[in-house]
Amino acid sequence: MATIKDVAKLAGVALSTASYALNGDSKVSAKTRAKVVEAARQLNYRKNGIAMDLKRSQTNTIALILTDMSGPYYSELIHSVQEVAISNGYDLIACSSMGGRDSTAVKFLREKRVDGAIVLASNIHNEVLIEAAEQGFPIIVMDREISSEFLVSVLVDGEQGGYAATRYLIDHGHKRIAYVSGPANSYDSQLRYQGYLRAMAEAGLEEQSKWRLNGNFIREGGYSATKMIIMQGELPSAIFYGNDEMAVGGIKAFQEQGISIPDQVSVVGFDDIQLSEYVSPSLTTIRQPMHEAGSLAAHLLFQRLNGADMNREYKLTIELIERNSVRKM
Amino acid sequence: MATIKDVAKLAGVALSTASYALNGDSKVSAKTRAKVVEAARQLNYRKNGIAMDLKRSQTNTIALILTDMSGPYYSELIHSVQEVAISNGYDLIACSSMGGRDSTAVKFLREKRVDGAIVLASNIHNEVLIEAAEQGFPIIVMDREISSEFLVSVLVDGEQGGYAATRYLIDHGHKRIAYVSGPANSYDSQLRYQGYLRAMAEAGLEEQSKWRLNGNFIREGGYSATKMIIMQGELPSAIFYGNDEMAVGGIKAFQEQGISIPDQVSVVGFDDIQLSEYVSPSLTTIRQPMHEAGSLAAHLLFQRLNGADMNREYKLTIELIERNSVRKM
DNA sequence: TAAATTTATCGAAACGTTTCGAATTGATTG
DNA sequence: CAATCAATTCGAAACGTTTCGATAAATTTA
Repeated sequence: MATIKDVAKLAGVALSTASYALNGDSKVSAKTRAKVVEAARQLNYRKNGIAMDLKRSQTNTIALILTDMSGPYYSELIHSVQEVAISNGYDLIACSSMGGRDSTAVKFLREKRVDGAIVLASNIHNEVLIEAAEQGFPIIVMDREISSEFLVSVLVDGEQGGYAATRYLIDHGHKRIAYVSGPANSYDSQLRYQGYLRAMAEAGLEEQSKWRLNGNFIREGGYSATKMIIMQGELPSAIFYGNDEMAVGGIKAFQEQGISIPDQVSVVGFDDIQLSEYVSPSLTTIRQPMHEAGSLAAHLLFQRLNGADMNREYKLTIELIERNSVRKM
Repeated sequence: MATIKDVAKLAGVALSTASYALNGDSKVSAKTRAKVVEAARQLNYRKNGIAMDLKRSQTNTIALILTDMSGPYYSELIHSVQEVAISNGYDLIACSSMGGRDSTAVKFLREKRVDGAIVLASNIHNEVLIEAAEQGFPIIVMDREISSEFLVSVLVDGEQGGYAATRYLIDHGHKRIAYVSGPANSYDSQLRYQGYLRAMAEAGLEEQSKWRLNGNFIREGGYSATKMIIMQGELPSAIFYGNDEMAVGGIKAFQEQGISIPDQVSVVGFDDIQLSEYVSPSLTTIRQPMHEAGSLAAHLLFQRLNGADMNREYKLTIELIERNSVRKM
């Protein structure tokens, strides 16, 4: 693998001149530049990016860290982050946080292989983030409230989302509203539940404990929680599922029992996954503004990289997507 | 940002000793090791990964290069690659090839910021790949036939897939079979079409040119192509869509016209995207073995990194997923 | 106790760039 | 033609590690 040294030697110039020439510095004469470029071509020279990063002590790259790089859910997020990164002349890489303390993600954070990062990976501990962030190495955290000098959080207001979903049902005349939650330790699930409670309380309605079930945020969980509800005999008039996956599972359970949605039971989900539009009936749900959130996170990151000062926390509001799974009573 | 130099100074040992200590080399005494570790802790020292990579002249990282990092379609692929990478002690990063010649992807390939790469990004030119690959920098290419000393291709046999889909329709008694293609310049689309032709020819059936339409591999395209077919008056008894997205669009078009699937028209797709299982009727389709393909690609990459010799091309066969969009005639 | 051996530490070179300031060259001026 | 100035080119240091070979210290052996 040819280095710039070889190029310089072949071109008969100094190392430094070769460097200037290849980087298009205006102080090198056209003639030498040509010589150098030609030599580089002959040797199939490629600059070693790592050496360059080391010398420059920056990488011009930011990382987007995700639990699972692939979820369809992230699609929009990735796009918006990438857009902003490119327009700032930076590269974006995605890395997974699977593997705990020695995951690629943690390595990239700790060893400063990028200039900054956006993190949406609940399996990375707070302490890791706090330790990693420092002057000149900003991190934007998207899935939790966390406070530390060099961290900024971008949140979507899950409580408000839960409230909006429940309120929507109430406004449609529903009174007996069940809630199917995510994992008990999920911060998101808790927030949504709190929103649900607030809306219920506000309307003077009571939550029935037999109608609060756990579905673990997965389709299968939604399915079995719904089965439970059905078996209990008395159906609620509406169910708010903590996410769309569970709602999809729930719809399936109802269909299997010949219970019609939304005629007999109304359903609201959360997330607006791609599938929501295609299940039948199509699912009324809460949409997290992933595009906005990604874009905001990226912009904040670059502002931080440029040394700007800013708030420690940004909260985005959600939006309700009205489809056909809720009936007006 | 503290460097190892600072750590060494604080611990009162030589630079090199500090390095050995932090890397757990057995020749440093427990006492000094403790001193060094403590100093590192005090200074919140983090090793600079870039410097390390430069010195070691390897990164222990491979890249997975995708046109669009986010497509749900890649989910399985990413997983399987990651699995293999981890089990080989390597890190995986994903990067996007959007942005042409100065995309992140090309930069990573040219500047050797990783030890090797798997590429599934038709927008990266052959020449870029050929130029980038060299002794010690293997690249596995997943979406095209390409031959060069340091490149290996992993392909799924699209022709066979097209054949299998069409053959399945024929075996179910269909004779008048339409084909809705992807973009004319798409290699994948061509292969599928060739498979279609082969099956038709083999069964002594004739392709009707009015039933060969272009849907550009997008849902909207499938929708309008299908509208065209409907408007032509005579319906085919089955349609083979070059991918599931178009099939989904097609199903919608039929439903809007009150044409029942599969009673009046049978439909087969290609790809087995997540949605296929959830449209109604659920879509019979061809499944590319993405998990297998990713796993194979990754294994090949590591074998190459270890200097093993191997074939230049590997071809995987596809699988037909039988659902409810085809009717037995 | 001196010599030989093992163990622990150290100094310096190297990885491949960028970039500063000095040195050289060529052109321009008085 | 000497002196000034601008345009090029050069040499060397630096980025933060790892690692080789040499040295110093501690231990064992004769």
